[in-house]
This record gives sequence, structure tokens and C-alpha cells, in this order.
Amino acid sequence: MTVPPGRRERKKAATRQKIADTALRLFLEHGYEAVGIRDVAAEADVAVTTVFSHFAAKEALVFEQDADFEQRLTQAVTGRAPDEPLIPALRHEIQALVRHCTGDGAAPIWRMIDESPALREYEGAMRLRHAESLATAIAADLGLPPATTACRTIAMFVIDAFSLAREAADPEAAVDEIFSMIEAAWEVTRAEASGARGSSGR
Amino acid sequence: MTVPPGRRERKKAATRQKIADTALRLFLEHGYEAVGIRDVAAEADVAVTTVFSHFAAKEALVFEQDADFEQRLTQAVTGRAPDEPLIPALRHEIQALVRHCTGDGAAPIWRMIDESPALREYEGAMRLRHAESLATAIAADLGLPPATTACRTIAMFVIDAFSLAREAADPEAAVDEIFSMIEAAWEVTRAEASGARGSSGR
DNA sequence: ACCGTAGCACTAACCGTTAGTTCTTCGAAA
DNA sequence: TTTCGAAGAACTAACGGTTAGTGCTACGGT
Repeated sequence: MTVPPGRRERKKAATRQKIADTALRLFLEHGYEAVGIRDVAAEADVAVTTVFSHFAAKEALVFEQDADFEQRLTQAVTGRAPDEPLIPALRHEIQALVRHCTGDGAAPIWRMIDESPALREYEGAMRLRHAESLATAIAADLGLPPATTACRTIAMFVIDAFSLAREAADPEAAVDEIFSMIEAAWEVTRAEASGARGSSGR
Repeated sequence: MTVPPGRRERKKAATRQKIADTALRLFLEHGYEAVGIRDVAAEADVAVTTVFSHFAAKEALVFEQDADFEQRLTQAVTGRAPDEPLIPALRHEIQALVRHCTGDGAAPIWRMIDESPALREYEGAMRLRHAESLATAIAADLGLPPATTACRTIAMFVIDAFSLAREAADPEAAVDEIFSMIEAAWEVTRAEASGARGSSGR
């Protein structure tokens, strides 16, 4: 499964990576808005249409790891130890993600994102997607209908926690602070569920 | 202040309104993406550049009342009765806003928004702006530094409440449910604040 | 060795958006 | 009232992201 899956797919992946690397380098060198798609394509030695066959939009070149992020969150829910409660598992994962994003390597990228309106807008849309899929994972894990308000609410709060902590002066402390708030919010839904149906959350 | 503020400004406002009305009508008739800025300009009998002198982007034609929304939220904080607690005041305002958005008149517009990726993206960016200014208002009201994590967190949660409730099967019940969670989250920050400094929230 | 297809290049355009400039019209000072 | 400054709006022309439409090429299975 992890062994050579054919030359074709390797070449495709290599092209994609080359485009992403080239784009990020140019963006950091000259600024996001100053670099055009045509510049990226020329520097990576591919056609403009090839860029768009690998990435849905210019902004997606920056948020290349979008899918990873989403999957790590849902994995934190569905793949946690059987006796581990939901919220702490999410807190732990968000803590790790925040640490990664505020590290020396990723910091210049996020500074660029914060400075570009187009990138901030794109991030806002991503947040909604991530919250959606996290809500689905949570609802499935709890055996609830997928559109339950409480699940969608907690999911959004968790996504908020990432964005807020990332920008805070002390990111790790912020994660803890926000998650203590989320924990309290979650307790309320458990109380209401047990009051209404005699069952409880985890 | 409410008397005729000059013919010039009335004409300008009329032009703006005509553009917004024309755009919304065309969007609802033919679909958001099927209608171009040039179509809107032609139908409203103005130049394309005039459209952009009144609205920053195509999406802004749909979210015309953006500024109203933001101001109502901050007003709910800064203009509430002296003895009214913060969270219930916000709950009341969000309740009113949700009721307005799910009414018969506004429903088709929000359906259009939900179906268009571009509009959802724009809304995501708006949410961040609204959360920012709400956080500033809350922090000012409580006499805290403007970037306090707890304030920014509560502000985001409140904005989330609007989006979540708007899409829920029973919007009004959803507002109550989510705000009971927010209330609990807020209690936590009061406890931590009084534990650390002997002071308390409202 | 052979063929189907996936990946990529190229052209040409569409659409949102902006800069630069000119024309018109309103508001207020003289 | 006359005049002048300024603001709104028009027009042109372009830039940058994005998308068909169309072949060509090289890989992978038969």
C-alpha cells in the first residue's frame, strides 16, 4: 500500500509537489498578491492549466495541507482510545496542530495568510468545511443524527479554538483556556440529553 | 439629522439602492453565478465602475445589510440596559436576527447563499470581521484589553450561534440551545477571573 | 507490440476588478 | 445670481484568476 504505486502516479504527485513548493517559495519571496498564477506556472515549468488541474484555486496553493488538517481532526474523534473522552481528545489534537502552526517553519506562512484578505477569506470558507466534517464525525461517534445542533456547535467551537489560539500571544495557554470553555459548553448538552432521554454523553 | 441631507446624497443613495435591488432580482431570477456584473450594470442602467464604487465586490451586492448586522450586534452590547447581563442581551439580539433571516422574505436569499460557494466563502470572511468587532465591543464593555482571548472566544461563539441556528430545523430552539452552551462557557471565564484576580464578570 | 487513457500543453476566451481620464451636476461662497 | 470646487458617474482599457476546447505524449494493462 505504501510501495511504488506506479510511475504515473508518482510523476503526478511529483508535479503537484513541485508546483506547491515553487508557489510557496515565490509567495514568500515576493508576496502573495505580487505573484501571479502565470509566474508560478512558468517557474515550475508547467502550463497554467496544469496548475489548476492540481489545485482548485490560487489560494489552495497556500493551504496545500488542507486535507491533512481535516483528516487529523476527524481521526482524533474516530480513532481515539475506547475509554478516552471526546473533548480532551480534541484538545490534544488541536494543541498539536497549533504547536505545529506556530513553529518557526510555519510562522512566515501564517503571517502571509494573515496579511492577505484573499487568503483570510479562503480560510474562512475552509473553517466551515472543517466544522462540517468534524460535526459529522462527532455525531457518528455518538450515534446521533448527523445534523444535531449540539454536535455542529461543538465542532464549530473546536475549529474556532484553533484559529483563536493560533493568533494568541501564548497559543498553548489559549488552547487550554478555550477548551475549558468548550468543556463547560459540552457538559450542558450532556445534562440536557440525560434530562430529556435518560441517556448521557460519554 | 433625519431631514433631507441634500439632493446629492439622496441621488447617491438612490443609485446604490437601485443597483442592489436590480442585482438581487436578477440573482434570484437566473441564479447568482449566471448573472454577471455587466448584466447588473446594464439592467440598472449604470456603468460597471459605478457598481464597484458602491459595492466592494460582487458578493457584497447580496450581503448589502452587512454593516447593519455588525452594528446591531455591537449595539446589543454597548447599548443595553445598565443592569442587563451580557450574554442574555446577545441571545435576544441573535434571536431577533435569526427570526428576521428565516422569515418568508429573506428565505430565498439565504437559500441562494447556501448554494453558491463564492457566497459561502464571502460569508465566512464576514463572520471573522463580525467576530472581531464584537470582541472589541465586549472587551471595551468589560474594561478588558481588546485582544483578551476569552472575549474573542465568546464573540466567535456568538457569531457561530447565528450561522448554526439559521440552518437548524427549528431556528429559535437552536438559539436557546446554543446560548445555554455559551452561557456555560462564559461562566468558566468568570470563575477563572475571580479565582485569579478576585473580580468577576457582570 | 498495441491500444486506451491520463496527464499535460496550448489557445482563447470569460469574468471580476481596477486605473486613468473626462463629463456632468450639485453645493456653497462671492 | 454667478461662479468655482468637488463629488458622482461614465468610458476605455487593461490585468489577473479561471475555464473550455483541443490535441499530443507517454504510461499501464492486455
